[in-house]
Amino acid sequence: MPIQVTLPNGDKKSFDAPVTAADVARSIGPGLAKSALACKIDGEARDLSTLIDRDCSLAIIAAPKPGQQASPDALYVMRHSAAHVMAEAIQDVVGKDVLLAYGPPTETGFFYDMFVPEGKKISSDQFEAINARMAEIIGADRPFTRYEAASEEGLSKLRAEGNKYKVDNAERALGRPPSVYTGAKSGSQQEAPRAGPSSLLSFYATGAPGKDWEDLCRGPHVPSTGRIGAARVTSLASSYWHGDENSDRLTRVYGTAFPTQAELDAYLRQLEESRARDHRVIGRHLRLFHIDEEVGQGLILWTPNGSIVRKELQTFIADELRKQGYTEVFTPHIGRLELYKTSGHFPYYKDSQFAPIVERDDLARLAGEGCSCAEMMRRVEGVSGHFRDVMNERTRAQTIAPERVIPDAQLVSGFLLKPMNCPHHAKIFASAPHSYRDMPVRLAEFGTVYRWEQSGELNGMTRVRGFTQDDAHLFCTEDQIPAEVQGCLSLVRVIFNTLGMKDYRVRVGMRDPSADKYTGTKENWDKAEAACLAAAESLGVPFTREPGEAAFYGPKIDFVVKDVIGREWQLGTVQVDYNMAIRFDLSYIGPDNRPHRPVVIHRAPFGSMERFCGVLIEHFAGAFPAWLSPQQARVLPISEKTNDYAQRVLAALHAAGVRARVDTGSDRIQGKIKAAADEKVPYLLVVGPRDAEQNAVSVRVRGQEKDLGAMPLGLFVERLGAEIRERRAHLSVTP
RNA sequence: GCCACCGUAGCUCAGUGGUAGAGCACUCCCUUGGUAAGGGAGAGGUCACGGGUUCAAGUCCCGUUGGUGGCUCCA
Repeated sequence: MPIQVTLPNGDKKSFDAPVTAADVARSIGPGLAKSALACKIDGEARDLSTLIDRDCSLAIIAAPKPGQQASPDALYVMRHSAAHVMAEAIQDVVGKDVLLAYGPPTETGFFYDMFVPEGKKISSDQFEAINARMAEIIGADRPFTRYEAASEEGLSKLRAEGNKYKVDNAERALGRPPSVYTGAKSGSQQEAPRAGPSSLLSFYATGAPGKDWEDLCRGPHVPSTGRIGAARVTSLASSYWHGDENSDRLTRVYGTAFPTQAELDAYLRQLEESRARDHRVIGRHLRLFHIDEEVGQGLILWTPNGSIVRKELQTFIADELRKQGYTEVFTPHIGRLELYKTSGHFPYYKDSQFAPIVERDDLARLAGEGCSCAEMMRRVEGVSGHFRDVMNERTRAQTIAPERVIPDAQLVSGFLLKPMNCPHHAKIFASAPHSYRDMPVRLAEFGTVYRWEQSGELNGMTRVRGFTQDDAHLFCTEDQIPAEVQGCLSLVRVIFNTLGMKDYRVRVGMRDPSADKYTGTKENWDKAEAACLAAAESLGVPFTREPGEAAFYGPKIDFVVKDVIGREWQLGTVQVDYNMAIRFDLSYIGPDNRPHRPVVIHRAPFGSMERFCGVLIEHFAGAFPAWLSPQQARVLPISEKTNDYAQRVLAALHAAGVRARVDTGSDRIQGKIKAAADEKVPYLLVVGPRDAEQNAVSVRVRGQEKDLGAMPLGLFVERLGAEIRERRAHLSVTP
């Protein structure tokens, strides 16, 4: 009976007898046979040597042609194989008693978790030896040989090797309850095996089974080690068995692999480049911001230079907002706890907020009553029966769980550092009556919010505990949603274009059709999602639909920007919210003279000033366009003889509003140029007797390694002024 | 939060139990110069903080604090 194999292009091939995937590849063409690494049978990744004995669809996973990028599947298989090679190399270099646990490919490479016996250690000093050994194994071009063992046979083999991690992996693969893994936090949290149980265990030898190095592994792998291309161990970290902190601590060794040495080198160069651009390093060097342990973790002190960058960005946005009919508001950093109970932020986000602030008198009274800490929290977090009735009535649902209600006499009030700006803005909206003629109401604020990030999550300016959102809330009628979402997106486009971030994409978070956790009616959701999709489409940039990624109160649009070295950053969002107006009982008077619910759009194109500035620092590597530069020009007198003229040049720059300084130090001109270049000053104006005589400046532009010649001072000031006013992304003033 | 590593001058870092160092930056002096570091001198430290071991601690041990990396993507 013939076997029919369907190829990705729809072609069908028939075979009279079972064939391997490699055979099929050979029948398609010798080139494909040669470049084949693995295959997908009915969508499942398998070895090339897999025997095909039934009808199926087959895709060959091939190495990239020279000059082409490898497919994700090809990289995945190659890196999985490289993980084996690295593990073998480590066992050779460090010792055979290093126990292997878990070694999957990742997005940028692979890792292998291993247990290192007492007294031994894997250190970065050994990387060179490990890399050399890996190169040897790859050079030897040994075949990856799969063999299978019946469950008992395989398990006893693993037990004999004394590797409990592999025994555990095997038991999971077989769908059995684990016998050796005892670290789980609780029995009920035990993960079920993700694949259906199988009755066989598979092993891969790098060479001949029983003779060469081997590992329990589900595969697939490339045909032989020589097909890996270039691989390298990159870093060390620690991890837990199954990511469970109560379980054994393992050493995680990271590595990466690419089809060619050139691609590996390019990747390593990019890592190098990323390190050089690190906003924490550049931020210190250029004195843009400071984090002080005495002030607190994750709290940014904006130093004068960084404050200029931030202030320029804020002015830029504020200018655009004015054009779009926004009005600016200011609100405090703190609000009553009840406010956030109404908005639902508390206790929903309780764990990521700073603890409530309870007044001293209340604390004293509770302490006097002998209140325990837990009891105090219960009273702070509880709500009154009246509150429950009002909220449940407004939302027409059991929004407030009965167990949250406590007797009024026990309620303890307090304040919360604000985790979001929307409740304050909702209250501003509610503070005056609104006619449909006034809608939409657009309230904007650079609002500072505070969130409790775990200490391990903090990172420079990009993950912080206090940050300022370029926030706004648009209170609009339902009909206005499409136009308002459009307006938000065009604002984002102006911002990205001005900053030269041309490469960005959009994710539209939609509701998961099968889930029922969302508020609002189906009709409203359909309209809002359609508006978001239409708006995303109109941007003319790539966008994806992300079902299940919507907020519970409405769909959202996220922006992902690619910086100059190709890294992606998730920045601002636009979110449509049906929920907030209900919870705060907001309304406007419609043409029918009756109250109607507004819809709220939350939007923050930068996300937060802290994070955005951090990203910008890395994007520009500290070399900001002139309009953002803390210092836009520096005057460099050739010698003290021209100090007076230099001061006149400086005065002219200051008079035109240019941020400039003069370097009257005792260095020679070479030294002054070097110093200014280190500080990434956009324009250097060298002035000597020749220039003074002609009322000119000799211009040197950042990034260009030569003197561009002299130009009249007045002309320079005029052109630089225009460049700054127009917020040009590139330095454009030349003689 | 948990684990590993780390914390020495403003910055980058050396210093394996015996008198705290270098380069850059800073101040002063010499040099008065034409496009990516001229020369010299000086100042600058409770070696993160607290405890311990030792005749002796930046160095070894314990604790605290802060930073960095990491905390599964079916073996």
